[in-house]
Amino acid sequence: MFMKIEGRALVPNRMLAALPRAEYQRLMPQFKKVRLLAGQVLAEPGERIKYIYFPDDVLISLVTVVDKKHALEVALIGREGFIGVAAALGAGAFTMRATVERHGGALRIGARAFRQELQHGGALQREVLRYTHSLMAQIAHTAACNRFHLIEARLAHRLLLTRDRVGSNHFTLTHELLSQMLGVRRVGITTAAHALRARNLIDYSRGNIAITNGAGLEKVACTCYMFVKDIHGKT
Amino acid sequence: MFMKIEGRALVPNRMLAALPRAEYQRLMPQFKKVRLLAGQVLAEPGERIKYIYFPDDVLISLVTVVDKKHALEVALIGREGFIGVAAALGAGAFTMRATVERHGGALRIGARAFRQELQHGGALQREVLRYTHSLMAQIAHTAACNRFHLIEARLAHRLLLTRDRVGSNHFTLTHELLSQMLGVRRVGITTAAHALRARNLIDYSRGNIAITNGAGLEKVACTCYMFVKDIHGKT
DNA sequence: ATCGCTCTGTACGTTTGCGCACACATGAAC
DNA sequence: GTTCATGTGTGCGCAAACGTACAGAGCGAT
Repeated sequence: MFMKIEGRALVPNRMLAALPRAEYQRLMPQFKKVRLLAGQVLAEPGERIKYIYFPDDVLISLVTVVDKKHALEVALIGREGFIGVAAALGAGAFTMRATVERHGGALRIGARAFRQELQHGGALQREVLRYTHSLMAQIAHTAACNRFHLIEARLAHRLLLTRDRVGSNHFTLTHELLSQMLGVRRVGITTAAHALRARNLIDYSRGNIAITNGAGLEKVACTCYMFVKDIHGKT
Repeated sequence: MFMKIEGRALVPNRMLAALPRAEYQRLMPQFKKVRLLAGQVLAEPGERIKYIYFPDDVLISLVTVVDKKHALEVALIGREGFIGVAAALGAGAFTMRATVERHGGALRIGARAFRQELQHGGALQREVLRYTHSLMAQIAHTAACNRFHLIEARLAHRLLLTRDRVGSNHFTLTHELLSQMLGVRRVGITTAAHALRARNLIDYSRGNIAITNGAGLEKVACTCYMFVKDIHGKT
């Protein structure tokens, strides 16, 4: 019934890929390729920013921490973005938690080097600010989505987002993790997932999820999906 | 039982006030002082950015629009900030709605002049990016707050925020408006407000609100209030 | 083959908030 | 003072989600 797929295309971070050749060449020596593991915490609120990460195929979850009991995912970051917006805006510390949702590679640069590079005001700066903007839009929209839409729709939305970022209909995510992302009970996810499976839109087992009917799932998802999906295009 | 207070201190926008004298002098000719009226819409999602506004004593509500039925306030902007973050990040259009919550004065600058000024990379740019960062943090935190906390706590939070920005315990806000901000029913606000009044924390009548026990209200409010309150300090 | 951990399913009462509908109160306008 | 718009109060029934608890299912490890 289920099949694990771990194959991985070697697609680089899009922001870096968009840089002019010269700037890219000059920049590369500053970067170090790192491999990040699922569950790893890249940042905690209040923590000093040491590194900026540009995901290749790793998937990062950005989470607002309210207190011990409450935390809520506000954005999902893949190769279209980067971790460390705060540094680009002149802040010294993170305000959110960043955890690895799916293991993979990323390019990492030291905070100081990053800031210096931005001073030059080149293409990197432009890309970084541009992304910052769409990240803000994403966060704001997700906020409203979490406020208004039912768990089932939000779950569909979230699964589709992951699919798009991962580039595959198969990925791993437990109900527990999803519940933390959507800010609901684990049982709430189980129930919603159950309903989606009953309609043959998805299939899952012990953390392995498969989208079996993407088009159908899109119909169930709230319109927020469409909005967030290509938010980086319409900025 | 109730008293309208319309007196208004002439306090300038803090971001502009923080600029070095020389930069401030050079910049001022570009600005035009405008008076904004309650309910006025400064920006709609998708609309081209023509002007950037730096509030003096006007209060702006930043709202994410999901669809015809659903909209949610994600931030409240007073003289510590400005409207038009998108422009500073290189975007040409707004992504959110900005409405005037309380009438007052602001300094306005054309989008082109604003962008050119930012190119210089002076103190204004630093201030602008810095504020962008705290705005993001505010939006993210508000998102979580809206997800987890009860209406009553959020209402208390929201009233205190307005008080701080207005600099007075008296201001005008109808239940209807508050309901749109918190993304709940009007009746939900009425009920919560009722409860707060029963405890002698606030008083109100037909749009006029008075905080009669600020300390008490703070206890009722979620901790988010403390966080958002001076978010601009700890950035 | 069994144990044990993690993940998923089910259940139950409770709370919060929703949608709707309508009554009442206030203050400004005439 | 009467009228009228706007703001506030109340009262339903209902749906969604919560907190909690526990039972079964899958899979790896010994």
